Amino acid sequence: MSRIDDSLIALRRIMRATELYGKELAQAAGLTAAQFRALQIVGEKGWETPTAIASRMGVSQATITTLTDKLVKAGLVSRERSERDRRQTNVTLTEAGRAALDSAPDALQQVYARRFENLDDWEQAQIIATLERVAAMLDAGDIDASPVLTTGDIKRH
Amino acid sequence: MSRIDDSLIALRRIMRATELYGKELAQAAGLTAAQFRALQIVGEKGWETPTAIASRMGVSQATITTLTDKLVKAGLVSRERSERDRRQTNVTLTEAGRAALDSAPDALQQVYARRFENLDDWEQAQIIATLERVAAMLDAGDIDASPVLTTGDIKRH
DNA sequence: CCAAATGGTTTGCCTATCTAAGTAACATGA
DNA sequence: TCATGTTACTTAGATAGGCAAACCATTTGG
Repeated sequence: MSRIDDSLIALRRIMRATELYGKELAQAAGLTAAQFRALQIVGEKGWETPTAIASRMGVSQATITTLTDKLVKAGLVSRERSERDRRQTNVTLTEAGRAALDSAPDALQQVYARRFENLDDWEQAQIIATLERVAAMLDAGDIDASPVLTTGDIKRH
Repeated sequence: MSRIDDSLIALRRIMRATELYGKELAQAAGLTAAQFRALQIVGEKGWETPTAIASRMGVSQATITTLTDKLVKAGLVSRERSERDRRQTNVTLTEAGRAALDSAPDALQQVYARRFENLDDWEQAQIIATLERVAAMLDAGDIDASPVLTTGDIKRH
């Protein structure tokens, strides 16, 4: 077994872990991973346009339309016509949406965060450097990634 | 921005890169990521039971049934009744399936492999150690991960 | 003022996935 | 040996995510 294999296995484990977390989240929160991701993006500023969400998530506008439909039906966001440019729609976080974001379970990330915080300073730095290096090797440099693990936001205590 | 954020961003970039790769693959190879993953599992031994595939992929049997339907229709695998235990079905790789596996594009992994191989020995070891450590921190220890990045197999030259 | 360009939604269609309910074959204990 | 239970899979019926193409509405640049 080559070292490349070893590294790919580790990568695959990392992805499986977040995949499984996504499923858990969907069950626990009543929101699917994709819905939650969109909700989070909206939550950053409190509102966002469909185009921007689509671009952030790397999917088409049409997909965001249906996704937004679900979130609207769930009462987590609302659609509002932009004043400036009336072609634009602002997907706006509601009170319930904010509450959902705040209360969403994020067990996996908490576990990770807890463990990460227990590391020595230099270890943290080294892990970050390595992860960034791997990301670069995967040629993922051109991507706008927010500090989000698949779907869950970071909780600070 | 905390260090945890930094590490999560890097992780997210890694996952985005493989996600996008999966989409590319689907287009280029005419196979979806899930189909390709199943095909690869079958390809390891040349055949596999639906239950085993389901377990490896972490999905239900029913999902494998429909997935296998697609692969059968595409002529990449065939279903064969087991002699030993006639409840069992062996999903068997066809010639065309083997060819599809061999010729599947895996640009991303090639890029990664090439870059990885150019690293010094100690750097490779260090990256593997770090990735494994992160995987462990994500509590992904119990997972059967093959040396596969989402869907693509490693090509050796 | 009108022809693009832009921003979204609608329509129609895939794929992936699940649960629940079947069917067929094996296994076992009286 | 046969009724009962278990195992392996498939079928049926949902839901979700996703896309492309057609379609509106609005803005913008001549």
